[in-house]
Amino acid sequence: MPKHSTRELIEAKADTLFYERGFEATSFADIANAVGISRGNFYHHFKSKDDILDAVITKRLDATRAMLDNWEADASPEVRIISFIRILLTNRAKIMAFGCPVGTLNNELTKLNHTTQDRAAAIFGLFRDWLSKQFIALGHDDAEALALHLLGRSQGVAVMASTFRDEGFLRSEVASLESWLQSLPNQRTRKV
Amino acid sequence: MPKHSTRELIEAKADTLFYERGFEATSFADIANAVGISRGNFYHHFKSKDDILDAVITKRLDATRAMLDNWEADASPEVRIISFIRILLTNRAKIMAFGCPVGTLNNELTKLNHTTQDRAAAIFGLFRDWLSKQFIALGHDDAEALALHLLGRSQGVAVMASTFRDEGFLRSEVASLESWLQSLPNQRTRKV
DNA sequence: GACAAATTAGGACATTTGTCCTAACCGTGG
DNA sequence: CCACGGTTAGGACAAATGTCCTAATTTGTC
Repeated sequence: MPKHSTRELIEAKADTLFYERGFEATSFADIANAVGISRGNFYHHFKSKDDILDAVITKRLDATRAMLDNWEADASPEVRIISFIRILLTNRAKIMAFGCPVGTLNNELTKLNHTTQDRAAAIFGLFRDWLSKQFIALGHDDAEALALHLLGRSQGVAVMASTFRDEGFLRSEVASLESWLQSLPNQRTRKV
Repeated sequence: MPKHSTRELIEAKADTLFYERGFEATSFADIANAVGISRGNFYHHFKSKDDILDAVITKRLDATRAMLDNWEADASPEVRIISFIRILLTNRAKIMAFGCPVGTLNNELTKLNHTTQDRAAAIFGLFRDWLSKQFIALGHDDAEALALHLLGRSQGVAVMASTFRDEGFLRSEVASLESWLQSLPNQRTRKV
């Protein structure tokens, strides 16, 4: 089992294509072509297209957990939340081109009534719970509501930024989110 | 040309299906089946699938203009903006099931690099310009920024509400948007 | 170097897709 | 009653889809 096994390559390319074109619009031929293998070879690694989607979602869940764990090293809850807000800036090029990978996938799977919709929603769940934890650490009683609010704001930014390809809007909304965070009442600690 | 011409029926059913299943995931057979006509009959009314999409977007543009014109009858700019905010409540069942029709279509067409993406984005443009007008009437210099902000917030609510099927979140965000509107500084008139 | 297991290529397959064609059907006006 | 333009049904068509099978190749192990 080498580092870049075929299975991992398929997962990586499928991940990218599902993000940039959408799940339905991506065919086996597309993925096989991107990986550089034959279409038939696929079914040795995955039972079906849904099976690949499942693997991609698992991959995204893991990647999200790893990213959140990484942010956990930040000095204070406020800094951690700012790390979250700033992924909008970090990924601005891709977001303006394809929207938020989590939000757009959820949109599509919801419409398709796909069985994996719950697992895709769980990616949002990770963010929600992690943000909740940070808001609790800041002494907020309504931590989960704040987490959902922030998540929603970010999603809105992604949708509008990709629709109008408007980087100025994206940047000003990020600034607005950061000052919203600073202005929250009842904060126990202010270590920034 | 009767009131409910076949062409109009096709447009209506395609509109619904594009919203509830997505554009790519909806086939000619699906639409023909929903309308109750044969697949071959289609090409008498529309040149291609893209042609139907174009007609659906035109239909939505017209419907949006009509809705905005209707709200124009409201007493004050504030009430008009509240009319906008409350479509989240009015359409909450559909939004929780399928997301926002405008936002999700834009997501999909952006990914597909579809030629009609600009026209779909124009639906958002109608809302943006109309909201801008209201904020200008309220005496705001940054009317367009406020309009985009409000649009983005609404989109975020739609994404999160459909992902988690969370009506409580939707309702509390609508309340939050209304109090945000009330709290805006430098308002020239307060007729509510 | 031989052999079993894992991996791969290539193609077969039934369906479904968007598109297009032709023949039949309709209602209306002459 | 006929002719005619608009409308419809039904099916043909190639291409693409997801799935599956088989045979060849590679890989690792003894």
